[in-house]
Amino acid sequence: MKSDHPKADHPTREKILRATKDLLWERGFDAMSPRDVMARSGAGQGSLYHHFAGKLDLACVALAEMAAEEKASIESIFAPEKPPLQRIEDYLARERDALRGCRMARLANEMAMAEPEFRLSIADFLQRIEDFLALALREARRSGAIAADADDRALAALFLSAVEGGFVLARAHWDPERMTRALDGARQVLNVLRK
Amino acid sequence: MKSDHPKADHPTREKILRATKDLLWERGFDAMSPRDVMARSGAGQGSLYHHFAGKLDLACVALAEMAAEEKASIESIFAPEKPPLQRIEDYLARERDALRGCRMARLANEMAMAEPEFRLSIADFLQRIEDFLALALREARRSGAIAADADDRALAALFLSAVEGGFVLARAHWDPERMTRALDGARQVLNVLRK
DNA sequence: GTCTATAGGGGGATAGAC
DNA sequence: GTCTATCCCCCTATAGAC
Repeated sequence: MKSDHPKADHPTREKILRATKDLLWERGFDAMSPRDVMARSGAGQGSLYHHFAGKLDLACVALAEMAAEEKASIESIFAPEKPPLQRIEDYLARERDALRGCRMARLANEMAMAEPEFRLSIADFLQRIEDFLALALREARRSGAIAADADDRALAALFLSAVEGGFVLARAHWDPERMTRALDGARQVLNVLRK
Repeated sequence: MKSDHPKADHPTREKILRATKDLLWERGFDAMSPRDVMARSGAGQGSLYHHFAGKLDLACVALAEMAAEEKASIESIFAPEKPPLQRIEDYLARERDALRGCRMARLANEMAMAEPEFRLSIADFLQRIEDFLALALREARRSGAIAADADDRALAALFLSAVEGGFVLARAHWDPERMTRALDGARQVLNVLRK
């Protein structure tokens, strides 16, 4: 694909990517058309297909950039100098737009999910969080903050699911409070584990 | 809408609905076209638009039928004669096609979600499950099977989120095992609560 | 009730001039 | 590199005959 080639920072290319990231967040992959991208970026069709092989390629590159942007935020939440359980609480308390869904995982329902190229950035993003959660649980367990027989990986998956599932519930009921409730459940589990 | 009117069991209408339910499950709302419905049902365009006001109306009616079909299965899982925690375990252990997503909540990411008519069947379906979970937790709490200070509603939302979030993780990683892991976390919580 | 024909728009992508 | 013109297909819906 063209996007794999040496890519000098062409301003037009950047504008196209900026518009794509915005549209991906606002509408998702299926509902975003190359025409929309052209309109928002001000770039012409020629530029778009010169810099990218097609819609899927464009989305993959944009998605990878979105993931990179999220990375810093996640790493700050899970800063290793913080007490392990504090990291988890901070992750649960992270500000979210419950009705819009997760910036990355929101796209997990698109048809393009069958394409490995499309899936990768999303999977990596979720994996990173799950790893941070599992690490925090392990540290908490080893320091005696929670029960010694806790299953780090299963609980990490549960906490991540609580967040991602919370988005689903909030959207289905069209009520951000549903996300809050799911997170309250996760916090309660954290408290029970502490005892 | 036409579909609100007295609807004798017209065989053609039934065929159209059958095809719509199948396509809604296989492809989702956006990716399903009236043409697809016609092709699969064998009905012509005239029939489709005679019985339904349009694509959205058709999907709403089909969705309501899907919800009704799921209802029996859910009620059997949460049969009141079973021990409360057993009901929850049975719900977690329910057979699922992790890579395809939840029959109902899968559609929560569609654009049509903004339409209250479309949203209702999905929200009701999830609410029913959450209520059953909360009731089971309350009974378990009152009978002393779990801690007396457990928050039924928050934990019910958590368990439901574990399932719905598990679907998201499984799809993002394109690996059914991810769902299993999230459910293992939920089961572990159940065990911790039991202590 | 059901059919076929047709409309009007947007989808993703390519061609070729500049 | 970027532009405009153009292609062909599918979308949802309506019209009007039978």
